[in-house]
Amino acid sequence: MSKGQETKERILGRALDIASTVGIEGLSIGELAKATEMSKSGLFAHFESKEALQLEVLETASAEFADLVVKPALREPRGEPRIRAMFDRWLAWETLRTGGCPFMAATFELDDRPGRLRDTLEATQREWIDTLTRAIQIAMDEGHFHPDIDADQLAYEIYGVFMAFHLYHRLLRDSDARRRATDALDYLLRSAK
Amino acid sequence: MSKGQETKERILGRALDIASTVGIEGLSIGELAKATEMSKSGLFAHFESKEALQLEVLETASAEFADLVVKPALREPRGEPRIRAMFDRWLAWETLRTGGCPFMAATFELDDRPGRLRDTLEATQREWIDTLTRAIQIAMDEGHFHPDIDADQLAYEIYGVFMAFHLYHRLLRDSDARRRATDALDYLLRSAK
DNA sequence: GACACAAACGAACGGTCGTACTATTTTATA
DNA sequence: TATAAAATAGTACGACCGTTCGTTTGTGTC
Repeated sequence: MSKGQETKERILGRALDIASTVGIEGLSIGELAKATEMSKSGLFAHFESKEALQLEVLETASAEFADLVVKPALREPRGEPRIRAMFDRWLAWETLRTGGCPFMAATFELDDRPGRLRDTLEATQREWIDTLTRAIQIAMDEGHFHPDIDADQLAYEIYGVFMAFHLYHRLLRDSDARRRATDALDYLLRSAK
Repeated sequence: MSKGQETKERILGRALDIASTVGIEGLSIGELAKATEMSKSGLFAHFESKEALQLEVLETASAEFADLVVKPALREPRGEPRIRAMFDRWLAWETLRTGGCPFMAATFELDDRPGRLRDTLEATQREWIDTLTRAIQIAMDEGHFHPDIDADQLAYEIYGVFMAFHLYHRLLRDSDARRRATDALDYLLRSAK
C-alpha cells in the first residue's frame, strides 16, 4: 500500500472516532487535522470535498461494522445462536468507540437532510435490518422460532432494544443498560418460540 | 406580557423547529435571525449566550412536551389506558415538528459532551422515564398487569419501541412505522397481563 | 409633548469554516 | 543518485460563527 493510502486510512480512522462523538456534520477539517497532526491542506488533499470525506467516513464505518459484527456472526450456527451473536456483537460495537455507534449519531443528524450522505446511511441501515430479518427467517426455517412469526416486526423490536441501550448507556449512564438490553432480547426471542 | 417576552417566545418557538432538524448545536444565531426576520444582534440581546439560548430551547421543548403529552395523558383513566394514551401522544409528538422529537436529536448530539445542556437533557429524559414507570406501576396496582412485572424493564422496552419508530419513520420513511410501533406496544402490554 | 426605558439594529471583532492555490518536502523509480 | 511523481505544507480567500459595541427606534408614563 502506498504511503498516501496509509495516511488516508489513518485519517479516516481518526475521523470515525471524532464523528462518533461530535457527529458527522460536527466533524471539521481543522479539528481532524489537529487530531492527525497534519496541516489542513495536506489532509484535505486526500479528499475532493468535505462531503466526500464524510461519505468515506460512513463507508469506513460500514466496512468496520461488517468486519466486527456481521461477518463473525455469520460464522455462528444458523438460527437463534446467530441472532444472539449478532446482537452481542452489535452491543460491543456500540461500546467500541468513544461516542458509541456512529450510525446512530448519524441517523439523528441526517434523517431530515436530503443528500448523498443520507442516502448512503439509509442504504446501510436497510441492509443491516435485512441481514437481521434474514437471520430471523433462518431461525424460523430451522424450527427455532414459531413459523408464523413476523420477521420484519421482530427485527423492528430488536432494533428498538438496541436503540434504548444507546439511550440508557450513553445518556443516562445506566450501569444496568447492558442487562436491560440482553433481558429484553431474551424475552423477545423466548416469545418467538 | 411585554413585547420583549412575546418576541422571545416567538424566537424560541422557531428555534425549537430548527433545532429539531439541524440539532441544537447546528442551530446558529444567524440562521435563527433570518428565520425570525430579526437582526442577529437584536435577537441575541434576548439571551446572554448561545448556551443560554440552547438551554431555553430545551426548556421550551420540555414545557411543550408536558402540555401535549404528559398532562393530557394523566387525565386518562389510571392503568393501561393511561399508558396507551402516553404512547399515542408520544408518537404524535414525534411527528409534530419537521425534524421529529427534539429530545431524540439532542440525545445523540449531547450524550458525549459534558455540560449544562447535557445535564438538563438527561434530567428531562429521566423524568419522562419515571413518569412512564409510575404509570406502569399504577397499572399493576390496578390489576391490569401481572404483579411481578418489572416496571423499569417494561419502560425500557417501550422506550425502545419509540426510538425504533423514529428510525423507521424518519430515516427509512417506512409507511408501516406507526403500525409497527403500535403493534409492538400492544404486544408488550398484552404480555404484561 | 418630554422623558426614561425597552427593544431592535448595524457594524465590527477575532475565530473557524471549507476550499483553492502554490511551494516544498518526501517517496518511489530509472 | 538523478528525476519524476506523490504527498504534505503554507498561505490566502470569502463566508459564517458567537459576541460586543454604540446607536437608533419604539413604547409607555408623567
